[in-house]
Amino acid sequence: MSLPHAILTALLEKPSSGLELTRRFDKSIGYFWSATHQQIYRELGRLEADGLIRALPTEQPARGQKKSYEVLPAGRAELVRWTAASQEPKPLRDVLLLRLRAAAVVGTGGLGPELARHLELHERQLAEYREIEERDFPPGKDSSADRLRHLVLRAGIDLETFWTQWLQHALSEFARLPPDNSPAEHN
Amino acid sequence: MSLPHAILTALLEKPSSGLELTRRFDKSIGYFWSATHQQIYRELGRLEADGLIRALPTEQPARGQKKSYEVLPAGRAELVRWTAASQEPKPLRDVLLLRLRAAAVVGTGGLGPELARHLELHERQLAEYREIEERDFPPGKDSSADRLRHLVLRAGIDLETFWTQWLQHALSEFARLPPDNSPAEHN
DNA sequence: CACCTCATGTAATCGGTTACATGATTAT
DNA sequence: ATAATCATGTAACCGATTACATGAGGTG
Repeated sequence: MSLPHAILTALLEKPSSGLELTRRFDKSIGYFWSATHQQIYRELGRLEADGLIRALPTEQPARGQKKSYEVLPAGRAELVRWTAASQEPKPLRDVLLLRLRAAAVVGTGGLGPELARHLELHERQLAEYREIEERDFPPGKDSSADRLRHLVLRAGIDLETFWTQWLQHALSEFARLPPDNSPAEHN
Repeated sequence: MSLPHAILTALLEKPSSGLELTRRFDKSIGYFWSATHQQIYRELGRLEADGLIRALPTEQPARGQKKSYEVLPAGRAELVRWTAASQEPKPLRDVLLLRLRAAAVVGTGGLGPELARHLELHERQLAEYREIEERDFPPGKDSSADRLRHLVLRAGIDLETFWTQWLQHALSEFARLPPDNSPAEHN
């Protein structure tokens, strides 16, 4: 139950239509909570039905017409409640680690190039985050809201840094492994 | 489509019944790919129907009786194929970061204690991983399979290290913030 | 016998993904 | 007029989660 709260946050930052929200979920909030336009429209309908948001009266009711939403007091209250509530962290779930574990049993097949490819993707993402940091958080700018947003970006940067370093380590280990097709004995 | 492959990997390491698999998914593989017993039984049924695994003939067909499975050649082949295939990394999805972003808009409410609680959880997980590393990967032991498994554990350790450090940083930032209920202006 | 645990399942629900549909606006 | 794009949706499916069901074996 996080998507509605992601949308409430986005709408509080700036009232938007469904497509505008979709665009914003391709960056910014989307960096740690992605959503497609189908999800967003469905959720906007629910939030409106629940009285947490309302369509801005812009006298264009028809299909194919832009429709913007704003957050109602009940929506803000729900977001405040949710933000402070106690929630368990979800256990890690990562396909690449699973594949490495499989490789320990059936051999490393063509996994090396995959690791290299992922390394490149993470390096690119890291570079993008660093650009955003330079652009949006120059030293000195520090309202409370800015500090919190910077903290979130910092997590993204540190996470991508972890992945690039770990993948480099993994690749160097791969280089030391026997040519392969050696599933290797397991205990 | 990763759970079936997680199960194939686990069954190759050691043929097991549904409940035994469930137990093993509470640790080991479960550290980066968790699954409940309902998921596991359903998936075992599918894998058997697809001819990737088979029940070990142990002359106990009835309900309430243990039923063990082993991987068939077709199952191993599928796992090899999947391990080497090209797969896009899933974008990050983290509720805590989302909540921090929300806090930048509606104020930090009771989020501080939540951060402290999460810090403790991650510290505990990190300690557990370190114990496993000491126990299962003493210096010197290094077959190919062991090296790969160690690599996976290393990722877990480094990830938990990242979280503990980031959370500490976040808490120190929180301490410098105004007492709160200051949603703070947003651009 | 009553009760608990072991072991294997079924059913309902929900969030996310993919594919498709449709009206309105703009460009050629 | 046609096509492309903008904008808002509907429908089907799928994996994960939660709650419940049922049989077998053992303990008091």
